[in-house]
Amino acid sequence: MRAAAMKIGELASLTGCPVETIRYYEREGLLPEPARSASNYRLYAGSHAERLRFIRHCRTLDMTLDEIRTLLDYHDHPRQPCNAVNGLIDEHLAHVEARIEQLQALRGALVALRSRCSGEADSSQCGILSALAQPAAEEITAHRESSHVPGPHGSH
Amino acid sequence: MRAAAMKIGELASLTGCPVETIRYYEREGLLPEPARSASNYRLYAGSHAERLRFIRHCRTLDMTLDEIRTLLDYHDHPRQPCNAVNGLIDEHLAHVEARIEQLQALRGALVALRSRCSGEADSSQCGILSALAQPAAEEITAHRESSHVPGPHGSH
DNA sequence: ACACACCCTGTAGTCGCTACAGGGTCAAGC
DNA sequence: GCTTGACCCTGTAGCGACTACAGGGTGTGT
Repeated sequence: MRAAAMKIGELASLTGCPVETIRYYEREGLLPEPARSASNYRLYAGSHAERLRFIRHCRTLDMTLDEIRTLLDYHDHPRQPCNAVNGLIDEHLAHVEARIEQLQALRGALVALRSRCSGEADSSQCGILSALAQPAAEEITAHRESSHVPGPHGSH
Repeated sequence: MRAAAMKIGELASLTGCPVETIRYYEREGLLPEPARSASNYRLYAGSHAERLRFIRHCRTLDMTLDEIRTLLDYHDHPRQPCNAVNGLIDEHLAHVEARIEQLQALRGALVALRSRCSGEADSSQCGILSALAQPAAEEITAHRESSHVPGPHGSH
């Protein structure tokens, strides 16, 4: 008796990954094309669930699909020593740490900005608005090239 | 004698904002349409430079264009007390702080992951790859709805 | 017989730019 | 006067990682 095949909705609720995202990963070549039923429904096996969990785990770590593709490649072809896996993680870790530092600088700037207005006056007097009209400080302007981790507007 | 009008390239080098981004802000309604020369070139006055600096400053603070639009609206129509300006900043600050916390949890997870592999073995033995095949820990999985600040892959 | 949940493909929208393609304008140098 | 090159114009498509349809087929329960 083989492992039970499941339809895409079952895989979705099993992994917490939306149906449309699963199809997207397939288009992107991260998930192999599954078998099809007579009525053309996708039929997944346990190995698909495993692979999808791998992908979603990497995504919660904010890796790009390209980084994940590389990891999956190591997973699929266990050849050379996995130094490159370490390297990828290290690089990603560096990106995350850089982004944390940027955001902390940003936070400082926002706190300073916030302190400029008590909220009582008319907005023509507002210290926040007038401060924003000045060019930004260097400390914050500079950081635009070091990181690749998304800012606060990524995931509602 | 009126303020000297400048072409888009001058405004760009004055503010450090790429030409195409300036045109984009105009399309988005953040910058008003400037006057045009006989040969249809955009001609900007000092007020445009000020407004563009305002926008760019807000962008270095990772505000969305929508948030900036709201601030510009307060700037343009100084009516009621500016509590809403404070509210917007506070909310944005909360987003940034939430994102910092997420990234710190993420960093912890990556450090833990990194420690699982010495890099000597074949990648079939790699502790990193096998750890990634497990579902992600809750602590990290949970955070997908609290913040809207981009992660590490935003700005190369 | 019908409702309703699920599945399919394909396309367009999100955000904040960035990068063309395909043209026009203008000043300097030969 | 003619060419070179830097600048300007409009319009459209691409990025990443989804998300959200539109417009259809399938499968189950009553």
